[in-house]
Amino acid sequence: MTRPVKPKSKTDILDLAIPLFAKSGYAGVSMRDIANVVGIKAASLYHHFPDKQSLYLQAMARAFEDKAQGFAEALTVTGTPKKRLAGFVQVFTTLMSKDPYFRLLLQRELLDGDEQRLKLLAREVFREPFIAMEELAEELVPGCDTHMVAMSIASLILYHLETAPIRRYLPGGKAKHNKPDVIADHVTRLLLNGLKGCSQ
Amino acid sequence: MTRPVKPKSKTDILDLAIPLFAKSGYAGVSMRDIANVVGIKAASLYHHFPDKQSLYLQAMARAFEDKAQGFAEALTVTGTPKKRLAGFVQVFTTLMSKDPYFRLLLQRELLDGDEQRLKLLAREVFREPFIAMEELAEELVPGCDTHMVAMSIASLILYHLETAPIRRYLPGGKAKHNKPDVIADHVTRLLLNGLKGCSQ
DNA sequence: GTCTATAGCCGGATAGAC
DNA sequence: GTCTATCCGGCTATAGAC
Repeated sequence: MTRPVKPKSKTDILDLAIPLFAKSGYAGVSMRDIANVVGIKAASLYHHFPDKQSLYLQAMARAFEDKAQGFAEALTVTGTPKKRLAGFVQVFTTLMSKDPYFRLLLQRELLDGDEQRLKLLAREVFREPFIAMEELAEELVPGCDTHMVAMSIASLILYHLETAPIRRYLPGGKAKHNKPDVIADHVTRLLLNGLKGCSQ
Repeated sequence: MTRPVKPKSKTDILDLAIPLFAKSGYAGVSMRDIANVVGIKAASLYHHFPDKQSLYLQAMARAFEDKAQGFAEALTVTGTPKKRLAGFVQVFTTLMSKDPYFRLLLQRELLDGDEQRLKLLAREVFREPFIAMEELAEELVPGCDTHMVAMSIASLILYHLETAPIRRYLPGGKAKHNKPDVIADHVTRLLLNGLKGCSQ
């Protein structure tokens, strides 16, 4: 027979805390809230973590780890620079679309993250794919400001996802506009040909 | 002689609360925090507002009112469609850049806003400029998905501002990249000619 | 319109039994 | 590793004096 109560590991707790922090933010989640979803008492959390901030930081680290590897897949596309851009946008959009908790935490960290956390996020998660985008930018447009181009690519993808909750209240907003394929296609056309690439 | 203590009006309180909510969010600001910056005791706030949520909602309403009018200025530019796009991007970028509290509140509402608040934001603040962008899109690219194009214009401007705190930790990120003129110029070129419009 | 005082709850965190 | 019990401070909100 299995034991009636299964002891929780640190990572179990973190995995259950991540959705809470994503939905309500650091100040909006209490230790009791976390304990509730884990199925233990709040005091037991202090066996695993010295305090709430430490739990939060480790939850962030876990939510962001492996992301860099996920992004690396988006860079394996080969072919002409244009094909590679299209492939990258497609894979990156799908990836971000499928992991709403990661996206929400990213949004929250941009608002509330201190220097240390933003540095970690930039260097451990986004550095590699960002450099790949910059290299692609340099190939497509020699001499361009690669940083601005890479950021613009990310902007188009991520803001279309970020604004999903308000889209239906804006003129012309339909449910289909939140689909990763629709977004990726639109973004790719816009990047490659400007607005005139967006004709139907 | 002036009175030693100047009674505070509702709008005085709201104007002082707005920066707090922008910086720390609803859950991150207490009635005592607000009372502190106003220079009164927390209990006195309940003379002006029935509860914290009501204060917050009125602060949002005030932070967002007049914004639609501000945006209307961005639409007064005349000339060819391309000139008008360039003008709109320039004015909109400068406007959003100069009002960081509004931008932060917008970011927070996209994360935490309920249906009612998002509806208000969409209809009272962004509807007009959004429609203007859509009309411009239709002129520039007849038959395009005007909603997606308008959202992409906003994406490029707003995400460059939203990512300002992390930019310096990303490859190639410089302080100049956060300047409204640099962003507006980059975004305009990208929109009009795609990536190849971004050559230096 | 603001104050003091306080109710009542919920927050993070600790001590010590099992 | 989890529990019960508890401390204590901060929170929203109310009552009533000035």
